[in-house]
Amino acid sequence: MNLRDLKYIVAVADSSHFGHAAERCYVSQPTLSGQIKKLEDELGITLFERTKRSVAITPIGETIVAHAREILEQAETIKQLAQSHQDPLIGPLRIGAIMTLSPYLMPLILKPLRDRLPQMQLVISEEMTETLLERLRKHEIDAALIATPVDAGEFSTIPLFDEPFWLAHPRNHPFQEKKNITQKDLDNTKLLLLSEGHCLADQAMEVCHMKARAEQGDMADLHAASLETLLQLVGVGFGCTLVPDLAVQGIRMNDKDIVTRRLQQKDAYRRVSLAFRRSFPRRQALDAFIEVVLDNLPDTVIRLS
Amino acid sequence: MNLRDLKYIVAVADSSHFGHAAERCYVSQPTLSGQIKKLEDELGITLFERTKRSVAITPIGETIVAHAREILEQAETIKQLAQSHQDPLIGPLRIGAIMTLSPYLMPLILKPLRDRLPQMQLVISEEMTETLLERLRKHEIDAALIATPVDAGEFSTIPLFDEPFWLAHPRNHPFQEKKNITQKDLDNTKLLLLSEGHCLADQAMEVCHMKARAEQGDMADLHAASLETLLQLVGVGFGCTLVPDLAVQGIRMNDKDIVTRRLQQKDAYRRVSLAFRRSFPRRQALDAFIEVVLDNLPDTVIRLS
DNA sequence: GTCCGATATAGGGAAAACCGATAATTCTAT
DNA sequence: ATAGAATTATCGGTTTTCCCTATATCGGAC
Repeated sequence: MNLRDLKYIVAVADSSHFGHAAERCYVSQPTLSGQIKKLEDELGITLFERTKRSVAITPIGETIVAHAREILEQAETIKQLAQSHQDPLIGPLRIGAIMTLSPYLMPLILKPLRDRLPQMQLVISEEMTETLLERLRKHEIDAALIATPVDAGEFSTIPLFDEPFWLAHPRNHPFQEKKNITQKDLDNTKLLLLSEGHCLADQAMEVCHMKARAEQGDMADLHAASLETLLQLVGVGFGCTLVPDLAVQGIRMNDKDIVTRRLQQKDAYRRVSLAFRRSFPRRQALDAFIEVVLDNLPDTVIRLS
Repeated sequence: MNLRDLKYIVAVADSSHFGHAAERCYVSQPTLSGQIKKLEDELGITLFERTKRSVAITPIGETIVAHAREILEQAETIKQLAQSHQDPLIGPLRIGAIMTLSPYLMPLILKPLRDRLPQMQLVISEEMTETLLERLRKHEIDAALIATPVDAGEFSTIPLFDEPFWLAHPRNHPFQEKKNITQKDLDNTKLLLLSEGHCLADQAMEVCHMKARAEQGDMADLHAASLETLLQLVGVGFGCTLVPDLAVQGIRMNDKDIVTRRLQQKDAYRRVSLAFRRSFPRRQALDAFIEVVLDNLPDTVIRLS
């Protein structure tokens, strides 16, 4: 038996296909077939039931593959331990961020990060909160920048900053005449929202004391898939919306048709936090990342640590 | 990294001596030294601090060796699992049987099976032929006891025995007066049948040269869902039906209102076979099962192997 | 029947792991 | 001080394992 063999059987168990499994392991199909056959002979049992057409795992194979997965995870842990012992900052740090934050935050920190922590290799992905947490769970990313509170009890979360909301409305909107936008104004306004699953929609509804989405009637089909789309809609006069601070920094100067106004309410903000697996071994890398983020935020947000 | 390497570092950690560790691993000392050095290079860290006089494990080495021990333990578990599974008779054998056979066959074989093959764990399910074949295809069962011929070309089938049909009629039925029931009598009789999908219905129709079910008209709503129900109907005088031999063994003595009579025709039987995936790896378990079945059938059926 | 998709087999070549011999270092005994 | 013992590292050659390409084989679809 051999760690490589275990990798092979896990790959086959995952894909139910020798060819694809071989590809995933970067070896030829005969090699993988041979090694698995050898392992089966060595163990004296059949792990996979193959026909020329399909592959199915046997009950005992299922059990053994489960153990193999654990072994491989442990082996991975050893490598990570070793790596983080050399220099915890080295090696790719895979950060996911919600889509209403990532495009506006990343430009602020990427360059400082490269200057301050050249040895750190950042891998960025953009997803919705639920997807991020799922990928965190599957070890596909190491940390996630999300808006809290969310139900992420299985993870550690560090609050980073509070990001105020701004109101964005078309230049010809009735709000144009108002000097101050009050809570009451907001409560009586229907906002353009992002589509289902985007936490920004929930946050906006909360700030505006809006009823649940289902009751919104004819606005429903205007749910946009991205903040950029949403702002396009505002720009052409479809309505107004709430925009988080970092995103505002980008548009305020660029778009003549959109007016952005700071909200007065105390609670009109969202809290951005970093979530990660409690067992994640490279805390130092995260801490260094956090420090760079905090050092490069504009003063319009409220730093929390 | 490699399971062997992990064995090596655990051995060194245990003995603090490369020579002794090598001995314990049945390799030469240079080999072990070399492999450990290679692993250290690969991980980029020092696991052992060696002087020419002594060996001491580093803190990170201690941590990693702890993980290595766990990995080796898991690997050992895999081997043990495989070992204890070597006996192909061990482990659940999932057999499906048609509903007109299972309740009458299983009581005959379960006790002998437990006596002769105590290590085998039988999981029984009852379904109609089509469902059984489907489950076989999906690896949900390992073998199916069905009446052949059926279109089961993708599976192997072993004929087990021919099970004669008996005629069951109410005590007050015209047949009561007849000494012999001829083919002609049968051809002119409308039988009570099982509902759609039960192979027994098809077999009975074949024996009696009956027309296709759709043409039977008013009998249609008397299609029963189980053989027991069917016999209840016979018992209260609704008509007569064909009953396979093993089922007859149960009712003949018990029910005063039902008369069962052996049919004279040569071809009045159904062939019971065992079907299984060609690739099923535990043929020995199946063979042992078949042997017990054949050894415990009554002499009223005709064994085929 | 022929083609297509999938796994198994065969043969040869490259990489690794292994061994024995020996060097190098350090401690100990004289 | 020096020889000897103990221990790990290094070197060259051999064996084993692993891998790849090409091909066979099998089952299903058309």
